Amino acid sequence: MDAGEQTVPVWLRERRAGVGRPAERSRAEVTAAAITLADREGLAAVSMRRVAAQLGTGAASLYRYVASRDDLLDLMADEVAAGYNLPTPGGPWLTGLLEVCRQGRELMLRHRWLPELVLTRPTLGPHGVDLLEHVLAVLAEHPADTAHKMEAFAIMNTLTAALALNELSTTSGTRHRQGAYLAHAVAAGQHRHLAAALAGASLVPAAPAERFEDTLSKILTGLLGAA
Amino acid sequence: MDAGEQTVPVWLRERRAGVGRPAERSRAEVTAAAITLADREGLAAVSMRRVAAQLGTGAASLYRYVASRDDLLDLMADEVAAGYNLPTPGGPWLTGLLEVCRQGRELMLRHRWLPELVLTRPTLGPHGVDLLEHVLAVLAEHPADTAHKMEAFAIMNTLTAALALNELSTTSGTRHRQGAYLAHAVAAGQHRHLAAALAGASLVPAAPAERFEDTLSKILTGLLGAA
DNA sequence: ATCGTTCGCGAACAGTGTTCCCGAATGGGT
DNA sequence: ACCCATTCGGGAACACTGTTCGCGAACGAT
Repeated sequence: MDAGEQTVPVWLRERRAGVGRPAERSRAEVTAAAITLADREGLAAVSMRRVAAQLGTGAASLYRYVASRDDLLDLMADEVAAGYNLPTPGGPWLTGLLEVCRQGRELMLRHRWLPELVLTRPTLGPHGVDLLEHVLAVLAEHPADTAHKMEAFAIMNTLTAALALNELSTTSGTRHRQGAYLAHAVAAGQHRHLAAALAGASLVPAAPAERFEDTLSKILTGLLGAA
Repeated sequence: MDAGEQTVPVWLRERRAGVGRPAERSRAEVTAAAITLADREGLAAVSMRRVAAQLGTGAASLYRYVASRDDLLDLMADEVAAGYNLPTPGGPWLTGLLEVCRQGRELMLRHRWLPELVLTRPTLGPHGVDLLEHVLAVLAEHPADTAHKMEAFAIMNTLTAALALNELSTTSGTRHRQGAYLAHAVAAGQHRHLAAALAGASLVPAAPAERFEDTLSKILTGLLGAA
């Protein structure tokens, strides 16, 4: 009967009543296994078969808990968002927002697969909604209208993810590819300003945490006005 | 002999001299076919087999022009970046940067798969380097140091992609899923501020182009100071 | 005509997400 | 105690995917 229910998000499709054989695992267990796997071997390693193996079951069984792999990814992202430790709002709004960003960055450095998920499928699950509620609370006294506050929330999250991703690529080897071609392009002669810029100081500045907060502080101030 | 050359980016691995059987196609042709396919059916449809079919050849032949699918994606992104029409720098820097953002947004609305690529694999190819050179030229008189200018460039691109992605999801059906759960969460009672916010005006404001430029203008001003 | 080299690409490999369909397990109703 | 609707577990299969191997064909230079 429920043919076109695919439009309903994951979080609204929950367990039915206690009739029939009881499930041996839970959606939370599946999500946790996927997160463990992603932490250890990256997002690409999160295949249905490998998650199932991690749980000691067959791949097809996972579909009792999750409608698709994409569902599972959404669940992973929202589950990590449970890690925010949100203080009761109070004090200047900029301080409150920066604290959210700071914690977001730490979550993303701890789970290196998160930025990609946040950037490409910005979905709001239960914990994401809680986060949004908190941000709106922090901005309660702020004169901006709703649309601007929502936009600030989205930009905050996106930028936190993008900066974290950038920071992570600096650590791993991904970045060297870019540097190699950049050097080549500069050596080729064109690109006057680029050559001048690269002649200066190092491109990887120290104290990424401070730089991160400084950057986001400036951007949020630009978006919402001075505190 | 060249065992570990995989670290070299795509753009440095070019065609050798004219010895042996000449190639029937070119790297540019392969890239163009992939772009056509992505424009018509999305990024997921860009598989080696389908790109090859589009060209009327076998899948394995593509590896004569491209080392991997990821290479092909990098080529696609940089090829589209050739579409920037960069005016000779002059006038206020903010105007110059906003013009770059405006063109970026249009490219991304024309190629709906671009934002995802820009966000998840921010690689600089030849045209990307040209763009960076242009931005540095626009900022030539600006007092900020190199690191800050580079960061501004990265943030500009990321944000353009993120806002474009958001704009695209508003059009397609992806967004309704989120709305559905948001409504559910609000109806559940908690989330005081969220309920108040959603009681206000519509969430999808009109005139996205103006809003886009306004937002980026504020952010760039916050980052680099008032013009 | 021969040789070194490159190209095209069918076939195969190891993996993927997902669906089908089965037998097994369960708990409520009688 | 039995039955039976209902759910769960999961092997097998399908339609794909990216990538490698190796062979025959095509060329430029000698």
